[in-house]
Amino acid sequence: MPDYSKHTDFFDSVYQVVRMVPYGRVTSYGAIANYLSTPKSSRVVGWAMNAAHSIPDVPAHRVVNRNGLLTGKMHFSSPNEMQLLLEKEGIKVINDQVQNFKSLFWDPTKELKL
DNA sequence: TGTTTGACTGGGA
DNA sequence: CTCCCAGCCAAAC
Repeated sequence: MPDYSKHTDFFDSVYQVVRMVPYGRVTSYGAIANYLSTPKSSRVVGWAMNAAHSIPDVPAHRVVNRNGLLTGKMHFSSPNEMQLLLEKEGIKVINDQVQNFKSLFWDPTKELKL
């Protein structure tokens, strides 16, 4: 296991934002990165989500890329699980693409407006 | 210790 | 509109 003694804050911040995503809504890595004042570090958010497997309270299935594409579905227990969870929340997913993504999109910097 | 990769994004062609 | 390229930072090799 890596040493998280210094970077737990960033990861934890990502988890907090993801946890704030309302039911039936989705957000993007960039939105989370932007909320953390690090819009250029959107990739690191992806890594944070990779580590989110240890955090059961983090709905990683609500995090997609800016295109609304389920890019991270392959990292779940089952590739179908991410889409399944989204559909269970009333989100339609066709060909790994979130339908009506623009309306379902939840931007923490705009909606939360801390 | 140096290089490569990745659940991304924005801008340019 | 789609496709390609560079930047970014942490983890893995």
